[in-house]
Amino acid sequence: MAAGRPRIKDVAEYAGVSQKTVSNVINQYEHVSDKTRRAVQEAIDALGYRVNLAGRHLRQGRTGMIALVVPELDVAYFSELAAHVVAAAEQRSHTVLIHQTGGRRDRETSALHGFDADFVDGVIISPLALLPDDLRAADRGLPVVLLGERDTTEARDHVGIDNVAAAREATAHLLAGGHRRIAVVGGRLDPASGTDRLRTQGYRQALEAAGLPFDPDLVVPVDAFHWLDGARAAAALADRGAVPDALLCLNDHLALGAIRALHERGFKTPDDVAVCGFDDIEAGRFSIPSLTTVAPDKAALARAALELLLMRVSSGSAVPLPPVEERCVAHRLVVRESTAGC
Amino acid sequence: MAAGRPRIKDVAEYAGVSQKTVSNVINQYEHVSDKTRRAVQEAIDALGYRVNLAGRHLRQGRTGMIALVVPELDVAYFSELAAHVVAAAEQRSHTVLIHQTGGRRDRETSALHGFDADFVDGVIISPLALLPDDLRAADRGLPVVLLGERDTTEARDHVGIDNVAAAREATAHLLAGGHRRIAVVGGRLDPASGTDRLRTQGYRQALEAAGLPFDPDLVVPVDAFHWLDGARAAAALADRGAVPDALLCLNDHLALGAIRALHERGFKTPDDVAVCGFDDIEAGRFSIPSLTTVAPDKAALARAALELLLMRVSSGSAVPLPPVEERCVAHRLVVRESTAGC
DNA sequence: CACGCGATGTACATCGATGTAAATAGCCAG
DNA sequence: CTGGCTATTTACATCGATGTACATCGCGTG
Repeated sequence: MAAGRPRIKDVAEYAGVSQKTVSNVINQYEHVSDKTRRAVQEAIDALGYRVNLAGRHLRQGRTGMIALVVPELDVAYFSELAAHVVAAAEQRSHTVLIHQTGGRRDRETSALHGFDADFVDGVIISPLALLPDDLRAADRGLPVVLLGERDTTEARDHVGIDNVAAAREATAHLLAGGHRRIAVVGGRLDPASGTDRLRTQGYRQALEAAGLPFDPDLVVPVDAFHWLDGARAAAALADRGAVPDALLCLNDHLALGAIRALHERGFKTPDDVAVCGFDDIEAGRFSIPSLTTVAPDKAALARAALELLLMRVSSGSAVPLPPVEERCVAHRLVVRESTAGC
Repeated sequence: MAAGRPRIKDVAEYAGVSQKTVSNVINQYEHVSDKTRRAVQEAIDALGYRVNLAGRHLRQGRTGMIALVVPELDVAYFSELAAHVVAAAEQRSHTVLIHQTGGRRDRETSALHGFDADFVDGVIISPLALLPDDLRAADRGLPVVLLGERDTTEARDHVGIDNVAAAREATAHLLAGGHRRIAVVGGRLDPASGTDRLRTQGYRQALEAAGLPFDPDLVVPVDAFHWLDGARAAAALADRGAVPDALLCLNDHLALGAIRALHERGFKTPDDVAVCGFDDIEAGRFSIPSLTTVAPDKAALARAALELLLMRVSSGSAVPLPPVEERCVAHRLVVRESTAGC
């Protein structure tokens, strides 16, 4: 009795009412007399009672927690995004469980089906390796919202930017600067769906619109989207001979790594090679040279994803289920030194 | 029956044993005959049973989750550290709840007492604003390990590097390069305990050892440890007139921001001003110039913190409690271009 | 052959909060 | 003063897993 946290039963005894009445007060049930409500509230304060989440969770099946599943937190774009999601969730009194998968498919699926799936009411995921089937299998009820990447084959709630348009604009900007041989670092030609492919498409569209030929040799794939990969890609291009006069890097890490590698080889940015990135991470605002980049509205992405998810969570297994939604948030091209004066 | 997830009861019926026996199999209780074990296992597989964590949590009071409380995920040091903690926790089959506090005291205390405290078995926290009393109040049983900052007035499990020595070495390196007027960006003279103060101490010790005077004007406080703050501090120094010939910045963001601001004012790093940072974030390896910095062994920090925490979690409220531990992990000075050729 | 002991297995209560159904109180019309 | 409402409150079952206490089984021993 003296030991341990007070339970609802203790509060009920202290206030001289039933457990259910205490529960009603806690849950803002409306038909409770003012007198009772006050008495219960006093008991709660006196005993320092707080609800036990395990009990509530067991009873109602909801936890008030959502999972955010991203490839890597050391990728600034994701940690910045995570910060926004956490902030948005807090406003709606939800707690965020952050997961990193390293882009590995098994980790991504296990976030949807595995251990943690039991603990959360829903999942916001930025999949890298997930296959359409993995999502379908997760259909057993866990609400899922895709953030960034979109699985083209199946209808799913999805939030992202218009990647094709964004890449087109960025490429157009480089073209407007007089650049003609523009490489796409991180680009992909193969038919897998994904951000990288959409951006590569936008790049091609821009070339086409300018009446320029598309050279597959200028599409440089990377293993991952880190500084090192950008540095390697740029090094490979430089060592290959004919260095492009501009790089469209599919994220800022690649761009900054590339600039560094070019610098080491004596190529100046933007004089010799202009460079444009994606994501607008903070590092690019202070790098030398500062980085031109496509800035997605990260706060809006986070808000939209959370809104969609909570909508689905609260609609439970209602019939009919709310229709699948596709939200496209704004982006803008931020021009800085790395493409300046072209 | 057909609907919903199978419960332990369903498995028991399917296998023709009692619920407890199923529970025993799940929990690897040793005195279960092979035959029974097999039968139960088959039932589990057949029904696709998975334990319900809410039930288990309610019954045993443990969740298998720990909280990692950091000021900001957009600070690369913390997101890199978080990545390590998550990885280490996964190995020990624990899940990490990441919290950012923005360095606000109310958020930090609420991580220790608030809503989430109910959900986790323990907390690893990098406090910025927490007061000794806040920790004492948290003594109601939630295991807490301090990471980085140390509350000097109270004994607590703590993991960190030797900040004084690290700053001393970094300063000595700058002195060895011939620099004499070295500013400390992010330094503090006031008596608050904390990493910044310890590092300022190390800086003074190095000056003293070199027989140089200490000039309080060279200690430049900052509001936060972001790029922008570093840029502002450097700008202030530059505009003030007598620019120092070296900066010891107390983290890499400050350092990179400072380099940028100096660059904008025409000062070259390292030729005009050498710059050294702390943390060894990835951005500093690829910046131009690349950044000399003090590299803490982040993986070791994460492992040690987790180990201490889980030790305390599993010892529960055993008497006697395990003694408070202080773990100091290795760091090393990584010399790069920003202090090169001095 | 009864006894005792360890190995197995079972029934039931329990963790804490809340949904359900039903009891009670309060109030008005007739 | 009673039937008929509604507003309030209550007792009890329930969510799913596991600890407790006890029953049973098998087998070696005296």
